[in-house]
Amino acid sequence: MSKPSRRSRGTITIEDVARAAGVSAMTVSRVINGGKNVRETTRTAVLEAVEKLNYSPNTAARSLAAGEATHIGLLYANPSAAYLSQFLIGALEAARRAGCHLVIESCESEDPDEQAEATRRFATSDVEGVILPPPLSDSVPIMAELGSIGIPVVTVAMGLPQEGGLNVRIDDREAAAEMTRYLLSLGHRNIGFIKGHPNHIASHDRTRGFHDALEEFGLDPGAAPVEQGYFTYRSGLSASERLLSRPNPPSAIFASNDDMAAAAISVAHRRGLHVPADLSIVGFDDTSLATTVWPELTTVKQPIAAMAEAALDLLLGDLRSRRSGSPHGGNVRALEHALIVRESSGPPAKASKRARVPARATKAGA
Amino acid sequence: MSKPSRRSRGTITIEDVARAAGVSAMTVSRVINGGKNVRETTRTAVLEAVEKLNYSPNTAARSLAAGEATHIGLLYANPSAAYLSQFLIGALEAARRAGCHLVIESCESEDPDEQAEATRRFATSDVEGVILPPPLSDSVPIMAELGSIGIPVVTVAMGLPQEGGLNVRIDDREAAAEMTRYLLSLGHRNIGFIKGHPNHIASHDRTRGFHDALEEFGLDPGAAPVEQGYFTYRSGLSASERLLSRPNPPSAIFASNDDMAAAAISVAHRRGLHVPADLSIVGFDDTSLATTVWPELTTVKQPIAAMAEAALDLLLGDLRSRRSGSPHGGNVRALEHALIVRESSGPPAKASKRARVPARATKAGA
DNA sequence: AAGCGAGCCGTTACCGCTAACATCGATCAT
DNA sequence: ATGATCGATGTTAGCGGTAACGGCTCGCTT
Repeated sequence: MSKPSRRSRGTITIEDVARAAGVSAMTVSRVINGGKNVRETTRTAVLEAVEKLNYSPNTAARSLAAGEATHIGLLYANPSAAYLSQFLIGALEAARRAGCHLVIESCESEDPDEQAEATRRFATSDVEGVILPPPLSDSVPIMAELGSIGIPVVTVAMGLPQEGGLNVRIDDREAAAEMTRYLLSLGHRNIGFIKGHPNHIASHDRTRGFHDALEEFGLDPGAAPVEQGYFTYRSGLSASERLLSRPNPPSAIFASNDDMAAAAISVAHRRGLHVPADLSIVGFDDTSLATTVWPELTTVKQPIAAMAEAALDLLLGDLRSRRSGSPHGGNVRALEHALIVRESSGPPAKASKRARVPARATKAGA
Repeated sequence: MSKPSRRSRGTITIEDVARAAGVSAMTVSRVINGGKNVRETTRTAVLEAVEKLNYSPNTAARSLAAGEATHIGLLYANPSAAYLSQFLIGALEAARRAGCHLVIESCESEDPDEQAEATRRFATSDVEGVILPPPLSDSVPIMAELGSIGIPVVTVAMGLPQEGGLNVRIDDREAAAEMTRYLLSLGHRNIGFIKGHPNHIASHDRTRGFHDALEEFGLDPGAAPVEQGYFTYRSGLSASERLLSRPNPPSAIFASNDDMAAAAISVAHRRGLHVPADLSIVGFDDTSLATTVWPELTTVKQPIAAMAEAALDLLLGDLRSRRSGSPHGGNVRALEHALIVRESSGPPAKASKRARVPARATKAGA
């Protein structure tokens, strides 16, 4: 009488929920999704049934029926491994929730042609949107190629989002300023700064944030010891080497990312300097490298996984609105960063007595 | 007349292929999957049509219809980030091909109760199988919990696979022996070894491989300088500190993983030793840390992504055979490793003239 | 009081694919 | 020879959802 159901998986379906709530499957579907045009009492009844049965919709069935995006591309290029794994975890979680698959491609080359080539690989597989984490989010050739193929993109932690483009980011400038203020409040007045790769706009934002804080404390940004780095460990090695070889070496080093900060620690140790007693070193990103090295790094934490989730959600939302022909709304999302104080930073050697005193105007502390 | 098809996605379906090949959809399905009972000529015809139309099956529809596993758990615990990202990339690729979703959970704690708790989280979500990369693949409580819930598991790089268990691995012992032979052939006779975490069987395998090679060269493994490490950077720091403080310090250090090898490089630099001129240092795993540090590490490369893919395939195959009630066949797969020679290793200082001479019997080289 | 649009909910028809069963000709044991 | 068997294929019926549309019930206009 009921249904002998050819092959009955033990799973509970929307039908079960509908029965339990005394409504039709369609109503359950409505409640679970948009939820328009459903009476409040009905909604709660359905929700209760969902709760009681511990129902979770079958994503395969859902995307099949709705014809939703099923494949989202993710093109990466050698960010730090720690960044990538965090990012993947976040993206994966969001993808699972949405019931879509991630198609991963890597593109290590800086050559525009190869980047375009890697991009085109997405076109042949049936990817419907692409996520671009740094550093590729700043790649002009890739964006151009994607644009000409007509695949929507969401960039992450990118410098200058183009008009109408989807973007997820943190406020690099403010974060760098906060870190600098922290160092200043510890008593440091001669802070060395290692810049990031000049091709990434985030590098400039961080540098500007550094300058901002210096100015707030009445210091001259132009006089601060600054060296160029390229986000790599090796570039951090030589940059800190140069910083510490200066006639008046800084009492703290602020590296634009953790890799370079870790390199700075290595150089300090090689020179017999104790961290943080003789030299404070701070980074940016809070990758796992930050807690791998000793002493552990004071750094700025980006909510990497959350950014990946936000990126995917943004992209999926855009795809949906395109499908239904409605105008795409807000498309830039900025998430919160956080200052993580660990062991690699402390008051400067000579100033250890008066630590913690903000001392707001010690001009020319150098 | 034909079919105005309510909502026609532009995608090509199995039906299109069937039409093009002049067969039914079912036959196409058979060709694409198992492919049993299909005439050779038919098969090629279908394959050609697939090729011509550039058809790729809709995974959502597939897993919906076949009632296949859709959610596979992946429980990880703080391996190096580089390992994790590689592993995720491999697992993701395999998951996409299979049309299933990865459910990621982390479990940083070593506490058995918390591990069991993390495991149980899979039970509530509808995960049908779990992948356990190291170091959790050696966790007894997790395996026990999974066993009692009745979820199939595949362990990766685990020490002692239990009978009937699914396992993917490399030959740690042979790999360690190869690395040691390489060092010996370079002329090193006093090689320091940093062991891995004693809870991981792989640690013992690597140690044994080290011993194997020593014996092959007529050296006494018992006399070799060996220190205990725990796979962490910090443990590598103190282990190499101890190694180099010995009255007769080794001319080469073989660390059981890259993190500890990187730590050894740091210690060497701190002591003013040049790598590899004064001291050769080699690692194991070829994580991205290996190429991050300077000089870049000579190490053993595990095909991490491939191992993840193999693990997922193995698990899916097992799940499928369980469903059809057939006996599960072979269940351990060993993949190939490779010795990667980079800049951190070279002939010993005093022996630089006679480098490259295998010198097979220099007993008591210490 | 009849008209009427809006809100709420159910029905129908699929999405793309595959398990199970049906079909049909060819090979096979007796 | 001849039904039994087997291999190669087609047919049917869903898997679990959702889009589209249709119907019913109100409340409010005129």
